[in-house]
Amino acid sequence: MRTRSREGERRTRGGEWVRGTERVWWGYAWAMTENAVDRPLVTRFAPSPTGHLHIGGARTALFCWAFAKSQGGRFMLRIEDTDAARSSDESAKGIMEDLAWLGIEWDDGPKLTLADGRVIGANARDVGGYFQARRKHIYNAEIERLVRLGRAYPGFEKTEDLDAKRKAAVAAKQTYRYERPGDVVAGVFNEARWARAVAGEAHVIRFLALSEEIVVADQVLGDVKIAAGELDDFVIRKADGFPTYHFAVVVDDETMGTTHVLRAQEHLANTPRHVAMQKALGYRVPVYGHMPLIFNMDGTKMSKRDKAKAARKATKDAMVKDKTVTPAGLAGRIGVSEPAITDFLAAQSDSIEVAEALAAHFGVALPEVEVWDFRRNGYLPEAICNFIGLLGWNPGMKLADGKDLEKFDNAFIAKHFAMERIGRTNAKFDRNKLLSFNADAIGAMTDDAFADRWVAWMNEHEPAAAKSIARLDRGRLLILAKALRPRAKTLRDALRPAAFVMVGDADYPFDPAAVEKNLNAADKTGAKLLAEFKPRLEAIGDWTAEAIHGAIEVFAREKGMPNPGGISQPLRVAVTGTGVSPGLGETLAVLGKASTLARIGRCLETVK
RNA sequence: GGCCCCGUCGUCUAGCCUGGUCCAGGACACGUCCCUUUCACGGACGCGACAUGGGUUCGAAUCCCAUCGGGGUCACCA
Repeated sequence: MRTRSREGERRTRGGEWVRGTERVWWGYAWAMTENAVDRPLVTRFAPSPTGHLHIGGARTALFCWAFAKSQGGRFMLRIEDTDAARSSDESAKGIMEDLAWLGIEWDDGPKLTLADGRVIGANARDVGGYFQARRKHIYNAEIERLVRLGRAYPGFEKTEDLDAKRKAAVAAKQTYRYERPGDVVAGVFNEARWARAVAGEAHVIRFLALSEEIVVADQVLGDVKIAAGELDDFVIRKADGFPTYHFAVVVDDETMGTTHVLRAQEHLANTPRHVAMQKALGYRVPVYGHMPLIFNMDGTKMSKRDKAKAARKATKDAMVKDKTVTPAGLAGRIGVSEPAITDFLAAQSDSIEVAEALAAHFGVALPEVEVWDFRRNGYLPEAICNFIGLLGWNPGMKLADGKDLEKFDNAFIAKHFAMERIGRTNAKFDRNKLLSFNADAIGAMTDDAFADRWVAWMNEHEPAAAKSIARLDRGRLLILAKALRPRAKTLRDALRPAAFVMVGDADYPFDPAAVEKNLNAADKTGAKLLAEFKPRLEAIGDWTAEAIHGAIEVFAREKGMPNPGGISQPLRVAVTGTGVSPGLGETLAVLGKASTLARIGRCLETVK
């Protein structure tokens, strides 16, 4: 990462700095910084409620939150629901819940009541609402002011006409720019157009962009200059009466007191528009910082469509491997109509429902792209925050042994976050590393904590498993937790190695291969040893993992085995049905003496 | 294509501003070995990068320029 000099500091001190041999006047940028610091620091995260919280959005929120906290400022959540067709209240609520789950709590924003009754946003400032759709009157007042200032005007062109012009320009390899009507003059209130608009004629409102150079003093990238004439007259109020994103953002940031805007680089190109409007409206310009983007490992954007792609690939692979697999056959089995599957496979639809049904059927995991996906799949919020906290930011600190400090919690980020240390290069989302962080977080827990969180997770996402685990008393649950913890990278991972406790003593199947190898091979050596060992288990009075383990070792030594595998593998197959399970001491201890003996008995009967 | 941003191991990155301590450090992944009753965990070691070309300098990953490469954005979506 290339570290910037402390531009802000230099500017506030001298108003100029020396770059190479060139002296640059920073009067304008200096004023921006001044504006930002003479009022309470406020950052904001402003998602549009059109789905779940994207993992990239989570990082933006985390950084905005951390920056505010590091500076003793306030973190605000604003819901940008000006797209009436795509926005929903459920989505807004889901996003808030995801943020809360991650531990990113807003000082200002809508109220959210948590399960324990605590309310996030209880002390929010009164700024006239945090949902943009309910702030229409505020935007309209500012629109009219801008129109009367001669810095905005109604446009009456038809969308189709403009689209045609745009297409023609693209076809001719020319840059399309909206052409300002001849009767519109900068700085002059166009009464005729306004009258038509007020009279009810269909129209949009366009911002009247001056031909001037715009400088965005970006705290991450340095200053970004856009030459005069690059901005055209863009739409600030749609025909449906709602402001566009650009206008709403600018008005809200001013009226809500936003001092620092930290957002992803995809917004960089928008910023000159925002700055131009802020100047026209006489607003204070917030400090900007644009963060690098996050991509998949293959360089594509992380999006919901990744799930559809994965499910599509799994299905097509299956169809190639097995010609009897067809959409029609699938339809009956997965509860999705045949046309829906056909459309999905032809990439005519990216339906999440179809993708999930197919993935479940073929037993493939869909890539997580939203916070909810990670949550459902057993990732821990602290691991996620730690991991995304390292995507484009780094504390730049060393541990005592000289290694980089990269394991930290939100409190650490909130204390040490600094814009100067935000990187400029795009990052790829390495799921392996996230998984490793998650495994480490699980490894760092106590067995008690793991047991509680695992059970809580099952209650929420795997109720059937939760029900069968609930049969264990606390003591056995803790033994299980101890056995599971080192082999689970996620909470969901712990399900498989715990399968042996979730079935009844007479209900689990025996894996034929494992039975053959460990019990039947060499004239049933394994089965005979097992039968011989059974009384040793019966004789154990204090049924603990240690006592069981000891009995196995003693028996193996007596039999002159090179290692205990000769008896432990037959035993393992007997009580779990497979050759794979957690340590045998724990496995048997969790089952209990009665179950263990019953299972061995059933096994011996089965292989006889 | 126009405009804008970026370029250190496969990946996340430290180092860059303030040139020498860097034949570039850490983590994940990968490989080998050790531990081991299975699966895991753990331990040791290893593999592996300054995009390229010029320039400045006694000295460049660090400063300058060019080239090449990657990305973003060009909506009545946000």
